[in-house]
Amino acid sequence: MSVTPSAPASRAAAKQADKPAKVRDASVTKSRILDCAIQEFADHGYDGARIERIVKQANVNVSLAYQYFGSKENLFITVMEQAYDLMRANHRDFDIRGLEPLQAMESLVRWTFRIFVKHPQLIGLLNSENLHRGKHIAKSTYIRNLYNPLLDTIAMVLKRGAEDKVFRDDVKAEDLFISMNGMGYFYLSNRYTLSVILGRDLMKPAAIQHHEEHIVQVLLGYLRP
Amino acid sequence: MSVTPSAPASRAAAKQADKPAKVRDASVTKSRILDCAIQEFADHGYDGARIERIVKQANVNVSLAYQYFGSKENLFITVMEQAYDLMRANHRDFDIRGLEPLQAMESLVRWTFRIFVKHPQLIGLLNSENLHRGKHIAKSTYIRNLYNPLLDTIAMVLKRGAEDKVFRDDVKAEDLFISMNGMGYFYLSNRYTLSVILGRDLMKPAAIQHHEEHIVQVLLGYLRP
Amino acid sequence: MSVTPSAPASRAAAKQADKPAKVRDASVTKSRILDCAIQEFADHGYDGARIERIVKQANVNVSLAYQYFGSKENLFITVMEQAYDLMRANHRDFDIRGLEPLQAMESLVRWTFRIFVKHPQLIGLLNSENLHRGKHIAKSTYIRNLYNPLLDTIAMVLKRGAEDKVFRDDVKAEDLFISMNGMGYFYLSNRYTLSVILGRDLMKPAAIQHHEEHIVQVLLGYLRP
Amino acid sequence: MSVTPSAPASRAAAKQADKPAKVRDASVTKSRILDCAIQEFADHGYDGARIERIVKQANVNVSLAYQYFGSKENLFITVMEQAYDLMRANHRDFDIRGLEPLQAMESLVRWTFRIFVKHPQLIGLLNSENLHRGKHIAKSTYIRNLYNPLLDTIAMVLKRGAEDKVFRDDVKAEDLFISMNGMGYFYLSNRYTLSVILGRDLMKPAAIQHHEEHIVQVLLGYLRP
DNA sequence: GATGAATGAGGTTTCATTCAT
DNA sequence: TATGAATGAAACCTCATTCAT
Repeated sequence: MSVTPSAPASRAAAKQADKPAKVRDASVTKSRILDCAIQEFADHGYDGARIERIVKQANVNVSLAYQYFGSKENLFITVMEQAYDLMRANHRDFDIRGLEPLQAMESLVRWTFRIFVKHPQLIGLLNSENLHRGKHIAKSTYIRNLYNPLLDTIAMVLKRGAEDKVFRDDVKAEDLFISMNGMGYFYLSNRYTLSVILGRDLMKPAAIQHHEEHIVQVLLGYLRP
Repeated sequence: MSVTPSAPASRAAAKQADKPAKVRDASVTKSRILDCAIQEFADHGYDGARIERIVKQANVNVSLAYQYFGSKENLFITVMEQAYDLMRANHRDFDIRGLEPLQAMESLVRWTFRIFVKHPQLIGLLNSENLHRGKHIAKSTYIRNLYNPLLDTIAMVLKRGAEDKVFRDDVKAEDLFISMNGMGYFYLSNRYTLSVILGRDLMKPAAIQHHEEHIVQVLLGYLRP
Repeated sequence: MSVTPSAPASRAAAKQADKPAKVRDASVTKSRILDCAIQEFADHGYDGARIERIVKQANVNVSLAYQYFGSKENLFITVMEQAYDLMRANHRDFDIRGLEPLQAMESLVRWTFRIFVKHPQLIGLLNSENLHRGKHIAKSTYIRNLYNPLLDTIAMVLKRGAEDKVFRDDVKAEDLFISMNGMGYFYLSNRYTLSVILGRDLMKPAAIQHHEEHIVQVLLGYLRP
Repeated sequence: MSVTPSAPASRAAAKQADKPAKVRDASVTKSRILDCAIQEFADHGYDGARIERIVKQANVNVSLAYQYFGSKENLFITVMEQAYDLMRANHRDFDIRGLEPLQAMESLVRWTFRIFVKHPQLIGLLNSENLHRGKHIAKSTYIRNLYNPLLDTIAMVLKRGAEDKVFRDDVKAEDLFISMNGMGYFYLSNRYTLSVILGRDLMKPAAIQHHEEHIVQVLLGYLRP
């Protein structure tokens, strides 16, 4: 009798042919719940999200989610912390060493937009949280104390560019930070209401690509001395 | 003894001196409900909104709201129609006749931002609707068929500016429309999460004013030939 | 086809032959819920009581109970207020005018015991509330401000008896109040655990009657000068 | 470097200086759980008690409590058995040899009251069990077959007192047993609801002492021939 | 002997909605 | 036109209990 690796003969596996044997590992299960929660909260917002759906997706039961996270609100706060971590990590990954100010800024603009394109959940989560006036993140000391690396990067590139006379020298990093994020965020977050007005699908790859070019042109145009 | 119609001597009226005697006028009552609904949906989003709160605010009975609007969803759709009407009306009010392209565009940019500042409910409503992937406005033929005057105005100003050589000639009205709205919208809609990151209050009049100038600079900078 | 008078042919009645046509009267319904709640809380204590059972008994649904009482705790508080009202009303009904001190006191003792016998719910309610350290009644300003008529009656009888030299003159009304209530209350409240120890049923009418005589003897014996 | 036996240097012990190194001894652990269970059930009653709290207090795992006691109900039954044991043991400790009937009875009355004062958990446990109509102790053959020493002691003292003509001779031991227990029990068990009525704290040492004297007077007064 | 992970049944509460007048 | 009474489905959350090691 031989056992092929692709056909697990264990009894546990036999019981539920489609599902892999469930591992009893708290941290794995916990993060599985968290992942599903991110999706659910991003898709439906805080009020529209359903614990039931989250745990069904995560293949566990409701009680377990409560054992791990305590309450819906607490789960959401944890989700937001993950979201902020994700943004920060992405921003920190961006490396401008060895790039000319102009090149660096262009990359930065594209990069910032692409984070939102790549992680559309961020849009939904931030959207919902702003609807709630930021009351959930206000409860997270973790988020409140988070340092934002993007702002510094922008400031640094701005300074170099001004020194090299390729940028105007009266631009504030915070203003640029808001514009940079805003132009991409709005396009993605309001795509549904915009679609109705503009009568076309904004999520087609070509359309997204086009908007990225547009953002680059607007912001670099603004920076010209 | 006679009772004049304009001077109600009833005890009911005497009970609440501050409130005007409730008029039994269907259209008045209906629009009172609608006004309160706008506020509630803007404040809490579709899922967070409560019929109970709306009617209490409007000083009517729950059943009456249902009689007039049929369902929560239908009430929300009507609210969104009002919101779109409001935006359209504001955009149409904008008059560029007699203005130079540069002046016209600057006014347009400021005007667009100020609409959102003046009617903050628009932010909440659009926010919520986008969280729902636009599924409610999709059910309104009224909104779907709405013609947007702003786009045309932008196109017209762009054309004149290009002819006068004060604008570059490769700018698309739709792109500018998105940027114009996005830079203001994002600032306002994400003010709560931004406040946490930036550590300051974005709604102070000076801050709002500053951002308006910033938007103007960015967009006019971009349009320079 | 004939219709017998005992078989109501109305459609409403026909739908539910066993139940009388439900009257839509808020105060009636509310007090029906309250009555059932008294029974449920008395039978099972606060923690053991089930809203579900209360409303099923009252022939309404859960939501209505919440509409009227807000929460389980609030319903319980209302129940306790009713209980205190009941005790007070009973005590006030007791009339000693025209009775000799000895006679008056005997009647008072019997009367006090009989209130508990007649309203066994009082035992369960007080039992549960004391298990909770009185935390629910502490939330009722109504109960906190309640004046207790029994104490005064006792004091009055004691005074007259002492003047007539049929009672000792060093008895404090509060002490007697506690003894009077305690001897009856304990017998009834602890009947189940006592039954196990004594091996007999304490609730047989003869047993109850016997205990009443016993209480009378003990307390009047104590009062003898 | 030497290690003295009284100063455990292990890391586990160092971690929690206040707690003794946990001994892996079944009977010790079991009785630790039981002790915590007594407190929890006494404090919150059967329905209000939480397994979670018990095991946390006992510093063990939920599963262990189930391994030892099988179910919440069974644990409670064991708790009640302990309670009855405690009462019995206390009553048996009472020694009347060499005391005059009057002295003996006075001591007995005080002793009975003091047991409840000293072990307030008894109140909570009996309270809860009576709320449940004694259904848990009914399941314990141990408790059902328990012989009660107090009753015999009372009977004996009564007999001697009647022979010596210091007590009336028509007093039944069972009646006195109930009164004796009831007067003390009620004072303690209903202290919270009584506090509201009487507006004072019944648990102050002086108040308790006063009530003890009162009980003695009432019961000895009753026994006078 | 002891533990951490996981479950299921059921509890309280909320809320959009309809009924009856 | 307007109201108060009543409902049902479903939401969040709890808790005794069992599984697997």
